Amino acid sequence: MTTADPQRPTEGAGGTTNDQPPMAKAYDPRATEDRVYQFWETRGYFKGEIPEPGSAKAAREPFCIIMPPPNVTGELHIGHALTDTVEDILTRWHRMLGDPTLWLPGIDHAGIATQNVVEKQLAKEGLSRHDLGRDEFEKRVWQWVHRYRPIISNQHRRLGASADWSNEVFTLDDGPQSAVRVTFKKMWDDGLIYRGERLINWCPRCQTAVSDLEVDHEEQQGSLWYIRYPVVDGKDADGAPHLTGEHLTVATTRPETYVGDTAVAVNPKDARYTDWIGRTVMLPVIQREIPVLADEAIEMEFGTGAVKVTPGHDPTDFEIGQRHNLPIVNVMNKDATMNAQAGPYDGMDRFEARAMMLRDLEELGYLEKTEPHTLQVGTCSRCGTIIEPLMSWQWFVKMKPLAQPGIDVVRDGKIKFVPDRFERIYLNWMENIRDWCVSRQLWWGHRIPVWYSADDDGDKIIVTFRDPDGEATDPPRVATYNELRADGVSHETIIRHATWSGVDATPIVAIDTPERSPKGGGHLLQENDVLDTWFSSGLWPLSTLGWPGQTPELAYWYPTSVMETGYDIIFLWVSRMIMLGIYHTGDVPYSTVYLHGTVRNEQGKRMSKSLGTGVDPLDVVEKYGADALRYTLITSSGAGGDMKLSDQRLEAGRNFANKLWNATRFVISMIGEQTVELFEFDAKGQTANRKGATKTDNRRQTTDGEQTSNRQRPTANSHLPVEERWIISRVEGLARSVDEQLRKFELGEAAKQVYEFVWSEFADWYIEIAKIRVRDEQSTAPSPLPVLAYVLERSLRLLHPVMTFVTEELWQALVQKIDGIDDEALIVAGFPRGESGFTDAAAEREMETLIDVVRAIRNIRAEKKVEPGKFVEAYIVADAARPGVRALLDAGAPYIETLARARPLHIVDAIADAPRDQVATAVLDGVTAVVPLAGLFDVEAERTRLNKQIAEAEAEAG
RNA sequence: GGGCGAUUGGCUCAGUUGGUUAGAGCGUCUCGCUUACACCGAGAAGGUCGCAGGUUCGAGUCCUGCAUCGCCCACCA
Repeated sequence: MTTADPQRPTEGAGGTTNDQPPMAKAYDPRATEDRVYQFWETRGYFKGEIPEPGSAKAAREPFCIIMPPPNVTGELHIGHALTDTVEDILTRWHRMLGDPTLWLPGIDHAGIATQNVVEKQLAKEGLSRHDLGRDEFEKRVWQWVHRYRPIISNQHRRLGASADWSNEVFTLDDGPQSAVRVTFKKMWDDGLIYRGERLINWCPRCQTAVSDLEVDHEEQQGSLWYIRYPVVDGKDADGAPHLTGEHLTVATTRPETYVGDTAVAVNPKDARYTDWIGRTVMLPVIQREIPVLADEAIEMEFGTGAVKVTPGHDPTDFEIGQRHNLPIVNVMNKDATMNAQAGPYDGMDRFEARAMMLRDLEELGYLEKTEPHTLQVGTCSRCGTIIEPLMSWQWFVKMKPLAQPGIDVVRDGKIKFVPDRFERIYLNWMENIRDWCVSRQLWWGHRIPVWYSADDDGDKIIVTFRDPDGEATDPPRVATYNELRADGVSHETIIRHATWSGVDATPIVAIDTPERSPKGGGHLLQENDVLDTWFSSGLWPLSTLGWPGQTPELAYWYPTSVMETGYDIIFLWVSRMIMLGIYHTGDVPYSTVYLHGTVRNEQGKRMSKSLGTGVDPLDVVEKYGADALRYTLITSSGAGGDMKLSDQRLEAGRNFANKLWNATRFVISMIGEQTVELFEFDAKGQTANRKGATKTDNRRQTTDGEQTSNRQRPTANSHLPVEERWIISRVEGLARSVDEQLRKFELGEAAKQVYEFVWSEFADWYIEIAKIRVRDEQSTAPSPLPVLAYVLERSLRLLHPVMTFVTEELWQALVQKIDGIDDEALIVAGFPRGESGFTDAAAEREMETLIDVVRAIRNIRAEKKVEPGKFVEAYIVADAARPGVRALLDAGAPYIETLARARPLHIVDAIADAPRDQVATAVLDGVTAVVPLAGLFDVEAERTRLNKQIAEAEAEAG
């Protein structure tokens, strides 16, 4: 690179050619990141392109990650930064390996969550969604979407995400819409979707059904109430129930539902109650008679052993009811107020009713006792409201047939989880899977592709109508479709201002909106409900690639490589993608599931906006730089592990970026105004300067994979200084290790290894020695600059997937000083896999010895409080038992002299050649360092110091 | 009620298949503004790897039990 490319990111920021300003003394991410990102993006490096058939690239295995689409509800949080970091590392790594690479981003419409935030916004204006009507409300939500989509994309960019923005997908785009409809239709035709009245989880606040997975279980301190049910035996003369005076006591945590009881159950094995089975008891106050029956599900130990059975409001009771053919009495409205079935409690809120009932029962002597009791309360994961099990007509997906193939592929290893312990968790859930309630009574989402024929079955369509013009009818008018039409309400008005239920109507399931009913009626009403957001999410790996179209993208990228997401959505999302992926294609959606943990704050609290413990990733980027954040996130925990994010760790990341910056700055300044030629070993072990190494040359080591490791490069480069043989051996070893770690998804470990190498080996030792050589004007040894540049350049490549901005910036500057590297940018430069031919175990051991000698002398100096600037005389004894060590010491003498400030330095062959009195000695591997102490320090002063230390120690011991 | 994870120097964590003196960052102590970096350099202190057993020539690393914390799943009303 002799000509600075004007588009390169170094322009204006500390480039290195004569006409460019010098690099800043400290790395400033803010002066770099946006510019580097723009450089990448405008050059199109993120674009996931299908290679030309027959090209070299086409022979390589494609790598594809579909990004988990963040909710459009708001801005990204720190968990997204972790997602981006992991996925970007994998993507960049594969891109550098030369693989065809696609990281496909998207955004999720997040039905219930987004509807909630927009409703909150409306509430501030004093409006509800019903004031707007469905169409207007949807428009408002779209406004929200248009506002947040660019914000979210921009946040990803600030984090350095190299995703293919040109293909970003939204879950309500036409493609995913079509995917959803095709799936629904196919499932319907296959008998996998049904509509039915079941006991579902109802959120009285969100006014919708939610699935089992969207219910959180909170432990609460509550009470266990013991209620007496009087026994009835026949009728009195006046026809009134005859009370025997006995009673049966049941224990309950939900007394307000007793008005919906249709039985009392006991365990058939419970001797206490054998005689009670078949008798009749009466509900207090409302005076309904119900039977006592036996059911295995009853725990004898709990409460009194007798349980009130409320099939309409409790899942267990529902099942008992099914077994015994009990009637279902629904006592609540959708807003969790009591209905007419609750008699005198009609219209009261469920908890208000509870208080009233308990008071009444107590007054009438039916409340036997109250015990404190901790219980699990189901709450809505979106709003925290206590969930109510309610009977309701909903759409369900039959899961068992879908689950089995999803179980098999994991058992057979076609999909692997990282870490693998999550496979068991996944399998356990899949094996016990239950049907999925997919309908939501929301306005925002994929509307269920079902229509009812209003004309043909008009008398069966029940419409709940809010008069748009006159007074808001409250309660809304309930009528059949035809009744409304007869009253002059137009079809359009009904569509806009009513909700309806096609309970008894035949659903017309279709992919495209049907024109008319098959029976010939003209007016169709589409199902009100929308689908659970996770229904469309489950199709994500397909729909993002163009399915149901048979697109080239789908053919090429599917199945994708890695699904990377949080372990908290294995069931909600991962499992459904697997099931639906196999259902549609017969093939898995991805071969690896990489799961990351939860990011917590320094107190270990989950980062959450609602808790006020959220951290805006952009604030962190602003303060420490994106690279620091990425480094910290990836090194703070392994796969599946939770982590605490702290300022201290972020500082460590920032400092590392700065270290890299300064090391590179120094190397560049040492090279000065010239350039160095690309260092390479040639076949004879000479340092060769090969001009014009082509791009293919440069990538050779990565494109033919392991093959290169077998090229037996010469290692006994005895003419090369030991530190060069050492550092080259180390950097190639590092590359092999990093490659291995990345393959095992040990991303943090890979990053830490580069950190260790760059800081503790390259900067601390190789640069320091190189300085000595460069400054030694008498030296006849070859210049260390080619090796210096080579090792640094390799290190930048190895680190680029993690610390993406600073490495690109530095690489661009460094490469201008090196002839023979033609890669146009680090992001697309080859990723080193390690040249095993450069391994030089002897050099590694020798260098270690030199380092140990320096450390030993430094240690002695520090121990003896030798003034920092002062040189000490030292003897280094080469042990005859270690061959070659004398030569090593002779060669290394100048470094020892400078680095340990040891001069005059005597290299001797026998301990006898060194003084024995008043010396400090360090015995090392085949080497002994001897430092004469005479005159090094003031004996009296030292004595005083030591005495003082003793006194302090004694005082402390006392 | 099941299951999983964690328990390593003051703090936060690494330690992947059991093998030489258990590592890092931050903090602490002693020095040092030496021409890459004080977002730095040199040196040092600090851990019987939760507890109790067991397997092994050898265990932080495997097995058993226990304890504490966290998470997930589960129809004890």
